[in-house]
Amino acid sequence: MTIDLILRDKVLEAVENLYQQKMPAETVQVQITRKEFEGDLTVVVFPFLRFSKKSPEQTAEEIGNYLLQNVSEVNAFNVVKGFLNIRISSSYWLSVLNSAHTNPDFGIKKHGGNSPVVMIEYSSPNTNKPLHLGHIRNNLLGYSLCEILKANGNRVVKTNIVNDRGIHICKSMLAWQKWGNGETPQSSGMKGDHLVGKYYVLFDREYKKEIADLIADGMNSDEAEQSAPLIIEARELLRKWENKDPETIGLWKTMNSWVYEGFDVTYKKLGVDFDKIYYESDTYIVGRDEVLRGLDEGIFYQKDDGSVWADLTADGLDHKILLRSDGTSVYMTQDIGTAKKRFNDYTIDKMIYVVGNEQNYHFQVLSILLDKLGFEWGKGLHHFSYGMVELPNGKMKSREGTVVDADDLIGEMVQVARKTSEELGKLEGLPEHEAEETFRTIALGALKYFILKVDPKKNMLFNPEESIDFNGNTGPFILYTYARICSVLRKAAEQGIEFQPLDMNIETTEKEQELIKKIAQFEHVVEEAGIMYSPALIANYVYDIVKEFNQFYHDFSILKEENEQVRNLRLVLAETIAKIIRSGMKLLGIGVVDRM
RNA sequence: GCUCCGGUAGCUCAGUUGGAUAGAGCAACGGCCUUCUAAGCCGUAGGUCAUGGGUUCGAGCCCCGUCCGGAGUACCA
Repeated sequence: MTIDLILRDKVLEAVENLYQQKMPAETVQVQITRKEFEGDLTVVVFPFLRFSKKSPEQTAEEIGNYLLQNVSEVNAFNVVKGFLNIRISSSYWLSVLNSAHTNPDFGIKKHGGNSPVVMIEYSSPNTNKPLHLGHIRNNLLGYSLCEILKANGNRVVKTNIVNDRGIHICKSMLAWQKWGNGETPQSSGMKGDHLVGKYYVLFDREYKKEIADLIADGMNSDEAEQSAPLIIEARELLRKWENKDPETIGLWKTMNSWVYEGFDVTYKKLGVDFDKIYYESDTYIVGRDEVLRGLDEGIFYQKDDGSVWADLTADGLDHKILLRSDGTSVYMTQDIGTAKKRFNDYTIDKMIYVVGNEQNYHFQVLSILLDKLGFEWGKGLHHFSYGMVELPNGKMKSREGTVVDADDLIGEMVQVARKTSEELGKLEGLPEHEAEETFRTIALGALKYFILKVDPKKNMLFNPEESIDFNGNTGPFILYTYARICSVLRKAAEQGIEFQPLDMNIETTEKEQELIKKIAQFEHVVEEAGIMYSPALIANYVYDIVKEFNQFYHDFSILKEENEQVRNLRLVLAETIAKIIRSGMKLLGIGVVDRM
């Protein structure tokens, strides 16, 4: 039991004994004392006044005395207005440090055979274009969320649903047929997903020209969009696909395989992976059958034109289409099918969808529809909704080419990492492939931290003009601190300094206790991140503790400390911080380097 | 129109279930490399927490109104 919980219980006990009143446990707030006040932990006594019927100062004084007498870890206390500041014995802090240092899995809960199974869907790309910065945010959040949930004792199934069918892919296919001259990734030297994306953009450009021509001939814009020859041809191609026309299916498979090869490269660079991949071309039929069953059972209704709808007005929403009048599936149909397949394939306790907040409404509807169809897990699904990445001039649009390409961005980051490192000249003498690996880790660390430190639910801005920073509150700063700790530990080993068991009676300075208090928070932060679904919590915590350590590192020498016990304490501190950085970064999907 | 989300320093972002004098980084300015890695450290400056009310011992956080920005509201995905 940690000290804040002990204090909470003892405060409850104190109020009971002193004022003969029982308070609910949540009335007690134990928080870390602000730096400018004397003490380690603070109890806010305002909420107790209605029980004590005394002034804040007097109440705090009485409870403080009770704690001093009844809790061995409490050394002293002082009262400022309604705040009871408590000084905890330094031997308690040392014991915290000691257990953090000796426990190899500090802060990480192990999962076992009966741990809950959480399935997390993330990434979910379309196969008509390469990944961009928006997808990067999705992938990084999804991957990190998996790591965080694992660290909280869950079994995690990482899944991906590939949107491999639909009009969008037909657009790329059509453009390639018309203007591709048989171009392939091999013949062009282009990465497969980029090649297919090129034709998607080309389609859009030609399509827009046709629309403009039609409008010039006097057609209104809606009509022009519907009747441009290219879109009619694309629809025809989709019909051919649905009818399993061999040539169309063949081209579809070929172009998709190019895209998958491309995605694999990008996923690998990002360091994300999946346990199970679903394809909409497999699941949309399952969904259609479910919708038809719902129609049979009177859950949905059919219009005269044959389209199938759900009436959600009773749930405060509107009517939602589930099957088009020609019987083909829409997005929602596919998601119903995918969900059903997943719950058939796995025993799932919780399903999480990592999807942008533009689809909040979609998931609200999906949840209700699954529930109506009789799936008990429908209501419990969780939409991990994250904000968009915006550019200075607004949203990214693939069709118009105003995107920050994932591969380009990663490449640029590696360039900057290499250039910076070479200027500083710190990796001289390291074999080239090892240096390259280090540059890559630093670059990805910068990118990942940049994305993950932001509250997931908020929109964030990326300015391509100013490349992602490597100084300050950044991934490289954290990695740099880690590398320096590693360096100290290496030198300690070279000098034959060995770790000894912590002397529990040693005096600790304020600064050392500050660090230990922060170390003690790690478990709590991991737990909180799991509850709030927030990698940002981890990121900001790690930054905070690293900054604190850096100041410490600057003010106190470790290896040159003469007193052996003190030196040992500081080495233990350094090693424990290194462990937290390693664990924290792992939860964010960021690798560490031992020199940079 | 309706629904949902956001607005904190010049810029990008933190800010624990409401707690003490709202914090970082970047950019600016001034210091610190003969000392465990200067991708670092210290200092200066920078705020009407969009805005007006309300709730209470206490509001950046909760409630209502207003303004600004974004998203959704498709037989697109």
